Amino acid sequence: MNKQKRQREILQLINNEVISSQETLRKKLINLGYSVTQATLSRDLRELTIIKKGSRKGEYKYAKLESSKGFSILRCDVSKNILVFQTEPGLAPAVAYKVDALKLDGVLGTVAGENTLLAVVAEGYDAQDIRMELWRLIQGT
Amino acid sequence: MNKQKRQREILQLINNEVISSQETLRKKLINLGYSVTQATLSRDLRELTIIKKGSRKGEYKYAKLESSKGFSILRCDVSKNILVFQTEPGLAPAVAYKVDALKLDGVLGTVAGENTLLAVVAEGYDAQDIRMELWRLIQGT
DNA sequence: TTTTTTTATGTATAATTATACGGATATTAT
DNA sequence: ATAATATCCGTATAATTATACATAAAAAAA
Repeated sequence: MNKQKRQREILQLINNEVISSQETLRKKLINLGYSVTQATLSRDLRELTIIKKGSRKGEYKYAKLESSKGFSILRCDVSKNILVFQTEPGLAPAVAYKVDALKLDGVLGTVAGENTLLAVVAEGYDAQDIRMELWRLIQGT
Repeated sequence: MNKQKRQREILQLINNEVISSQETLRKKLINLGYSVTQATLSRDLRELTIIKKGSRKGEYKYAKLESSKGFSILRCDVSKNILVFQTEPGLAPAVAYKVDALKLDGVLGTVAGENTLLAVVAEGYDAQDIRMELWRLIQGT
């Protein structure tokens, strides 16, 4: 329908301008040819996890909520007792640090390159389980 | 005054429970002995950059907005033509990567330890200016 | 100390946002 | 195709949130 295009437009708008109410957003969308009500925008913003962010001194603007902790792990695979994380460039050491900090019994240690991280799973532990747990703990809810 | 303690309590609360209105939050705080009005909570939430986050399917909860891109630079100092960044543990290489990616004329290169990053400013550029620019570009708004 | 400025916060209310309800349209199942 | 179900979205309004204004108290300046 129209929804996808409209939501894409919304992301554009909030990225390029300071918008602090749904009515303002509504007007801008109407100028772009999207006929839409505030109620729908309320739903759109929820679905897009766009949040209204306040600054220390009394101003608000809509912003897209960045995915989880910011240093996204791009993927994590398991091979036998080794977990292989792919991260965004330069972030593998940071992720390694976080993993180490968790001191999980099932993780013997980590080695990090630039954007790849290996974690060695101890015998007696299921690598898939550890993978799930790390994913949850590090990527957040 | 009471503000600091109250705000600390607010962070605790929203971290451990699903709270989706300031009135609810207010009641919980009152149970804990903090007499406070909704208006003050509105201000508190703004100051703490706590945002109301919607989930795909019609639920809201308050959550702390993670600092900008996630790998916060803790501080940045200038000594002559060298910028010294302190980052969170393990994040210096990630920040270095970002700095390099910007390909600023004024930055000759970077070296990253674990949580410290040096950037060398080219002659003819003002290190303070570069510092400001990097800060802005990397930390976001 | 006395004055001035800043900070914290309540009250009342304006402004904003979420949603119950209903209708229309699209999608899926039988 | 027909029925059953799900999605989209407007209207009207309830619910929630932000803020103008006022006050007290703390901090800073004189």
